[in-house]
Amino acid sequence: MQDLSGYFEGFIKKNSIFVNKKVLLPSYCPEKILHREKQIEDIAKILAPSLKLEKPSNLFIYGKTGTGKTVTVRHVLSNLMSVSKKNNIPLKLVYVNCKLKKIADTEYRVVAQLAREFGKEIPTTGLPTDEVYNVLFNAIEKERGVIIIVLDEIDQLIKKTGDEILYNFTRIDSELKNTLLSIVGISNDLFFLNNLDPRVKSSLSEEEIVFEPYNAIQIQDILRTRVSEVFEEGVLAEGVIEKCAAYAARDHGDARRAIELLRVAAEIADRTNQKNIRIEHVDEAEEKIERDTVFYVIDNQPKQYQLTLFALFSLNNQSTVYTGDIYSYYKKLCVKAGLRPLTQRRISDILAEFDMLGLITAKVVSKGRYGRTREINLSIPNTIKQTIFASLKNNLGL
DNA sequence: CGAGATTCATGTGAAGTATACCTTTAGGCTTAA
DNA sequence: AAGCCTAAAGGTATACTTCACATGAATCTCGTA
Repeated sequence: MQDLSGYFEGFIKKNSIFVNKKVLLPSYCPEKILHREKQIEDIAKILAPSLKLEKPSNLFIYGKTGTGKTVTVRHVLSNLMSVSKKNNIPLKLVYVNCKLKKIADTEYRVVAQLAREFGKEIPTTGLPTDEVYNVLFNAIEKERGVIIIVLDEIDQLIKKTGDEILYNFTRIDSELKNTLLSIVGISNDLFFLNNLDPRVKSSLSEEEIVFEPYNAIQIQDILRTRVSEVFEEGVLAEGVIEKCAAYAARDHGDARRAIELLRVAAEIADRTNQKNIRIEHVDEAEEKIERDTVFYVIDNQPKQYQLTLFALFSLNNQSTVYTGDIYSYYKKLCVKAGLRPLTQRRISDILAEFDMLGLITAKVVSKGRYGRTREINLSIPNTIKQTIFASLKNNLGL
């Protein structure tokens, strides 16, 4: 056993470049949200009636990732909440993220999760979905006040499981007697509402708010306000903020990404005992983030999914790959790994899921005489691919 | 030569199966009157 | 007789399989110019 006390002692003495790191964490909810004044005001106006015990309109919010949808909604809601508390208004807020695998990614699970938010115990399986709806309905009805339910990333859920849930919510909404229910849906997909049952559409999206992407200047603003709380003066080198903003604005003005970049860059600098953050650190952070997110996504997949992915990785050297190639290689791997192979039908679905997750780009093409298949390309940079490949290999014991 | 038929490899939908879990209910056992 | 526990019966969600049919352009076929 090595003696680590020296290291730990040093760790205490070492002054980190962070003054208050949590300001850069994704969970942080800033006091003031920049460049979203209009949206804040709109949402506030729409939800304000709840304070007078009038039913607020249902609301739909669109915007790409990192345009501040979630933060803004949270911000407005927490203000709303504190006012309602102060004035003793029976108001309850419920937030569910519909993207979380195994938690809220099917109709049953979302409804169950909501019921749990009301303190009900709902088993993971076994109950009829209708029954869970009843439990939820009764729980809501018993609240006697105003309830606002926020469904984040709802487009993912609908795409996967159909729009029955929304339909059922409108039904619940109209049958409630003692409680006023308002639903706030948050979607990344701007055209999401178009392929929805018109009845659901009209009743659920009484109001709509769009979040435009931030531009580079706005992202810089956002970063600057946070930076002043996180670092001492002079820790940031010239151009770091600009670089973070530029990276983030590159695809679609993703502020979350910009903040994360800055944080990770700072962590890298901090860990190597450097006194300031320079542009190289941002580059390094960019790569690390990419790697970590992909890692995270892959790590959370079931074994069969990982194996499929591994087969895909192995074959990817030959430009584009087709479903058949993957399946036959996958089967070989199953033998090697001692797993019972899934059917091609299932693998086809799994590949479609990877497409949804953004790990691959798959296009169904007809190759005439040579049949019809998915043309699959990995959408992961090569540098990262190597590391993940190795870890998958290790993970699967190959 | 070109229109229409054919073909291939797999997409895709529907229905069925296995598994894990839930509630209900009937029966059996215990207990107390 | 009432109360409590248990185990079987009957039901559900989910992940997966089976079956069957759909796709759609490259290729083939064959009548026609």
